[in-house]
Amino acid sequence: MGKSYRQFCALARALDHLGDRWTLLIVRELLIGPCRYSDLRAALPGVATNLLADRLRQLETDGLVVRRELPPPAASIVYELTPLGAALDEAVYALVRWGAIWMVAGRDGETFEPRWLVVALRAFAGPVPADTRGTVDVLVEGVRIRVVVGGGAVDVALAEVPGGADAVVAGDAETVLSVAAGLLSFGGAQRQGRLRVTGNRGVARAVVDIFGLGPSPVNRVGGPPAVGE
Amino acid sequence: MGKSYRQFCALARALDHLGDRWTLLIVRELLIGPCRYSDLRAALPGVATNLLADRLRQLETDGLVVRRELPPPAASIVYELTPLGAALDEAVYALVRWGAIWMVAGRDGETFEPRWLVVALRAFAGPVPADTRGTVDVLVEGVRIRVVVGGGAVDVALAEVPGGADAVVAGDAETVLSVAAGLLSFGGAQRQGRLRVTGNRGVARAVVDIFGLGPSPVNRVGGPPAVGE
DNA sequence: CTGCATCCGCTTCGATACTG
DNA sequence: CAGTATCGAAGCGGATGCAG
Repeated sequence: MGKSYRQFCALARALDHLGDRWTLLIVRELLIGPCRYSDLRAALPGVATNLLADRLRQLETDGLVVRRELPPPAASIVYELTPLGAALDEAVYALVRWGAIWMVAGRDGETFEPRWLVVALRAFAGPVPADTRGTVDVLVEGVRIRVVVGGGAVDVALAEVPGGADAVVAGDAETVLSVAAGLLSFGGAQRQGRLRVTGNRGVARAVVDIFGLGPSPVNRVGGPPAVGE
Repeated sequence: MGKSYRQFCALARALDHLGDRWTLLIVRELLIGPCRYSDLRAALPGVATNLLADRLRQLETDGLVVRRELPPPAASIVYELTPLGAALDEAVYALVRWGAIWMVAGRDGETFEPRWLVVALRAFAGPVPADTRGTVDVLVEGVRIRVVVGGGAVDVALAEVPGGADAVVAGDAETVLSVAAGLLSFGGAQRQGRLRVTGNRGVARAVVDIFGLGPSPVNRVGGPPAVGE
């Protein structure tokens, strides 16, 4: 695998475990939820299968990931994060907030999985007022992401089944991302017809207001340099 | 350079710019302060000089770094971060907090630069009480790091000249790191003779208390997996 | 079908040497 | 001081094979 930087530095040590190609993207997938080998292959187009196997082995010996065999009827293997691996959440979210600067370029020819918005929404969630409560489903390309707010915390995850949400917000990925990052207002997105809201609009507004608040790099720095600059 | 992941995902986009070997370590050096080419080579043992040149070129065209020629007497070139590059601070600090878990292993055969503690101290700085004020110099292996606290903010930087600090804390890198990360108490470190404090001890205590507070991964998860586990 | 291992052409990395 | 040039070794991406 990748060579160690051999530096007594926490950043270098972190990169000794995460710096290899594909590793952090595997962690991203597992932050969304446990995955089978083939789930990972599908979500990571372009990864060589031996490389994926290598990375998973490395992550396992490093203690970031565990292999778990599902009970008999399924008879499959899932990979999931250990507490050590899950502790990467804040680092991933910080990278997502910075990387969002580069999302203005559009997605010509790139692959996209709506599930990735789970990570993006978590990344842009700000402090939660103690009295805000509610469940909002975000619907993008048929994938349902459930945002549950309550007790001063927010939980974002894939929703297995519809129903039970106070409101549903539907739109395309760019719009959802822009609103989450605070680059586009919730009201403005609705007025432009880019978001459709059904159910309890008060709850929807309150939950959406949790996002796009903090001084994330997207708001501080603006866009990437123009071409030719 | 590294191939793009071709994913419409902020993490993948970030890694498209930062994922190449050495890139984030170059950013780390520049977060400490502007560097000349030879400074970078010295701080990054093992980097091939053509690779360093490649990375700097890439960082420049990506808008994270600018080349600046120093005025005549010096007649040299320094690299420094643009606002876009400097916006990586939070991502780097988050990675440092996670990577600190792996710092228990000791530094056998690894290189170490005391200046790196500038980044570590920033990474572990917690919220600053509005009424805390003071300047503390941290002395490690002859390198002086100045921690200035006031107005609810903390600034950590290399100190060019001695003097002007309310207190001076001297010790080795492991001890300073442990105290900053909240794994070792300030008082305990002094009692064990691992830290020596001179000057105003009240200010020293107040400033040190800013560190090691937040629920960083080191405190939540503990150490890395034992060997053979 | 899932979960890998093997082989191969190509790119990238690391080390050294050399130049304005 | 600030890079460029070169070359062997390692890593990557893609295709294929194969056992459970």
